[in-house]
Amino acid sequence: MKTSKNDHRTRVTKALIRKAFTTILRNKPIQSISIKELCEMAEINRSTFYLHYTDIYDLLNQIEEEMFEGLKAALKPVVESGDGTPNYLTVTTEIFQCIKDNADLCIVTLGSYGDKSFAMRLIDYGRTLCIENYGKLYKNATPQQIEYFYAFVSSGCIGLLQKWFDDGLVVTPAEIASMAENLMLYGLGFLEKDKRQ
Amino acid sequence: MKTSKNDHRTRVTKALIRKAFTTILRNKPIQSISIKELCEMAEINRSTFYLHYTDIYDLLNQIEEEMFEGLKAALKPVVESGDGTPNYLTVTTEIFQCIKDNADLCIVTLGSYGDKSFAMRLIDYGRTLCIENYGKLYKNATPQQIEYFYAFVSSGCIGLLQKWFDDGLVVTPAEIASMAENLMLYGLGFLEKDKRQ
DNA sequence: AAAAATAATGAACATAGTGTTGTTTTAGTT
DNA sequence: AACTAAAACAACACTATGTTCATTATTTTT
Repeated sequence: MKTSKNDHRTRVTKALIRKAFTTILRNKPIQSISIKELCEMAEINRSTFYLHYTDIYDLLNQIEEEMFEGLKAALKPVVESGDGTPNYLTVTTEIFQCIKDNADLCIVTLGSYGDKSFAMRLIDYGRTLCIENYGKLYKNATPQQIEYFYAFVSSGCIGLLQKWFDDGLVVTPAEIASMAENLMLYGLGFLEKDKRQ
Repeated sequence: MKTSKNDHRTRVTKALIRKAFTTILRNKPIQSISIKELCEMAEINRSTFYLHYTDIYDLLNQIEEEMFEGLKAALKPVVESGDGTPNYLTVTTEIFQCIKDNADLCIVTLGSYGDKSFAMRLIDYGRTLCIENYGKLYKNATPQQIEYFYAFVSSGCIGLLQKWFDDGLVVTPAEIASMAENLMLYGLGFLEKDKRQ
């Protein structure tokens, strides 16, 4: 049973649109991309664009959705790993590896011209899972403290990600994951403070 | 000596535009705001808009610029406080106080419908100052570690800010500053980990 | 292989927004 | 009061948008 989405023509068209879109996004912000120029670059008819997307932002959302589904799938085995204490470093490494695998899209969604919504969705997805676990580990912390902590570290990780992309992904996912782990758990402290000052 | 910018009519017009802009921004994302509807809400002629701004994003940039200048002015005495070790908590508290003073604009620039550029500019402004100081304090850390650390904590603070706004600014600037301080220096560690797990 | 279904094209259309120009009116400055 | 500059107003060509419909091309079904 093949759905209409699996039609070869549709897949080709969508791929052409995606390709043109990410290409244009490297040179100009999304707000100044018109459907017309996108279709001209993709060499498809403008009517065809409207068969699949309502506007440029709908296109962006659909591309983000695809990547998000991939991330969720990659994380599924980790999330369902049982009630034992999760190995945070393993989890984090897998996340960063998955993001590296989707670098082409992440550069668009997390880069300078990207928008915040995708990063926010990543953060929201992790919220429930993380807050639950932090609540178990830090029994003396108030719910408010945990909420603010999560706001801090989730955004911090996004910032780390952006830095990683800016540096061209030269650091390995495991190293980034380790850095994120240390920063979350110990903050500046892990930098082995020089006591002489 | 009054410049044209100080003309009473100009100030009124710009205030009307700003007011209409922030009002509309509460209900819809910036990308779907047209100059026409903005001018109708501000009850000014569309030509008048073009006398002051080239487009909607130029308007946003100018509003951000105004607030950024205010922040820089507020931070100036702190930055120039001499070569002694800065009192980070004081610095941070002043920053958060200043942001609270500009809450109307920050809600727009840092909120859900805001864009990343203003937050990025805030981060960039702090980078030189902070990295310099961190380099002195953590002599064993590599420059790369410090860069990644800064990427983490600067974005983390932005996330904390957004959470603060989402909660309606009920926490005092001093409390937020203290939380930021602790998270930066000690990470999760400051939450007094329960060792029994 | 023929028939049915569906995707893409191309052209046309009304509509809306953009950016600019020139003139008139209004308000502020000297 | 005279001068200056801002804002309003109206008109303009231009571009993009979103929709439609008939036609062509491709895929899937029978």
